[in-house]
Amino acid sequence: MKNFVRIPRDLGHAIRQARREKNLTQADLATRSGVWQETISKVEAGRGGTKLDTILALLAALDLELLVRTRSKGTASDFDNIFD
Amino acid sequence: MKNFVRIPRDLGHAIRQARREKNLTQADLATRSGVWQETISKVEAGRGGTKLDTILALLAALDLELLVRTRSKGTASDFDNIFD
DNA sequence: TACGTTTATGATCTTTAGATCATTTGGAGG
DNA sequence: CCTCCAAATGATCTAAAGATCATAAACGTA
Repeated sequence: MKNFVRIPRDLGHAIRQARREKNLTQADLATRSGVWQETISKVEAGRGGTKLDTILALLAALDLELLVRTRSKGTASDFDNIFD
Repeated sequence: MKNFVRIPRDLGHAIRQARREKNLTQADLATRSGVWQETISKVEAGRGGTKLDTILALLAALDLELLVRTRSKGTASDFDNIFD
């Protein structure tokens, strides 16, 4: 069962998906994470750059975490389209 | 075989480790990634915030990638101390 | 369609990361 | 100790992110 997303391809997508699954509005997530609704809108839309701190705050509030691993391990298809 | 690190705990550490394993100086990594040596120094030391773009550039140059996944899957011990 | 809620945009201001250069500290060998 | 290279610090400047407020566009639903 796939439970990963590649960054940055689907970062905004993953965040939006996770937020919706928890029935949170951007405003809700904003209060929980300390990140502003307007910023969340941008992040979810993949518009503009973002600070690591910001995405970490969002992911934490959504009970998601970030991992690094070596690119060579595993094939692309192992992790693709998780949050289609 | 463990091949993950948790972010942000070991991000700088992971980058430094990966860089050293490839026998690259910070200056080398700088040219390859387009990120300045001074910035790399900060990132590796975990000093100050960083833009996502910057860490992605570094990770790409080191053949590392970033993944998101739900925090609940798997136990901490599965991924701890990979880049001790 | 009209209302209420959610999301997107737009403007301004503040803060901070990153570029850039110069300097310094720290190690490893000679 | 003295070089040489690598890494860290420090100052200044520019660009970009995020805070903040206000408003507009979208979307669902009664």
